[in-house]
Amino acid sequence: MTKRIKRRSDCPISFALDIFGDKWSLLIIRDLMFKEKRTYSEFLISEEKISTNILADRLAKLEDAGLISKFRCLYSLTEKGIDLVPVMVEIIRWSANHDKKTGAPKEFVDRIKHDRENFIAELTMCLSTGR
Amino acid sequence: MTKRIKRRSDCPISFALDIFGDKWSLLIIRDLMFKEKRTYSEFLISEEKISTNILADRLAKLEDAGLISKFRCLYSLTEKGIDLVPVMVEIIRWSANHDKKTGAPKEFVDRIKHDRENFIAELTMCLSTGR
DNA sequence: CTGTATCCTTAGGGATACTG
DNA sequence: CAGTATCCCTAAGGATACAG
Repeated sequence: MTKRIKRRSDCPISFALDIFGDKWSLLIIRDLMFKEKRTYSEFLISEEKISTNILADRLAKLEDAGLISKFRCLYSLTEKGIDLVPVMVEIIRWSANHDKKTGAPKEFVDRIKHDRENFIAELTMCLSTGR
Repeated sequence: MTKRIKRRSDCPISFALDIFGDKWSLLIIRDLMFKEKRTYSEFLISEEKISTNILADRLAKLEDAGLISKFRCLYSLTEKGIDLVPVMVEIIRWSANHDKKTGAPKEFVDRIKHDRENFIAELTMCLSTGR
């Protein structure tokens, strides 16, 4: 089942928000990107407790938008999805800066500050080689 | 009127999404950050056509979250809001990479690629000095 | 295990009128 | 101009049962 999205304007921020501007999509991306989750049931057991219908809906939308792909019940990030790594990294950095309770590991944030470019290249390569 | 937000987990991505994970908040940030909008009526006339009740709701939430502040009916970004510049820049870069129709100016994207760090520092300074 | 389907509640949102 | 208030509708979301 495909889930089309309506476009509000030609603004690049608006374009991105039309795709992942909600409370759940980026959590699924996070689980694929940083937690090596790949199956439906693995996504279900996140700390935020997504419900089954919402999960199915977002998986379909993300697949339709070309951020993730599915092969025999295993989900993975596409190139377009992997290219969100810098966005995710900056969000994590922002949260680490402005929330004392956030679970972002200190070494992670320090590493970003220290050598952000290398980190992104490295992580992207690591992700694109499957596993 | 203050608008509190419920927290879903201690994850930094989730923390950020709880604050600006919707279709409108980052558009208001965009208008403050890149379009020098500062008044209620200026926000209202965006291309995406936000309605009055939603605008009032998001302004209250963003103010409560400490991303924007209000002084005599003029809104501006706080330090916490200005610190979203790298996030916004990466979103714009991502959209420019994956959408042919996006309105992101070529020079803007090239400039990011060429010297991202300088760009951010410069823009942040420009924003923090008011105007 | 991977989803669908259903029921129900709440939140988001559009339109428009109205107030200080 | 800067919002509030109201009406009304749709989308989002939680719970849970069910199917392949």
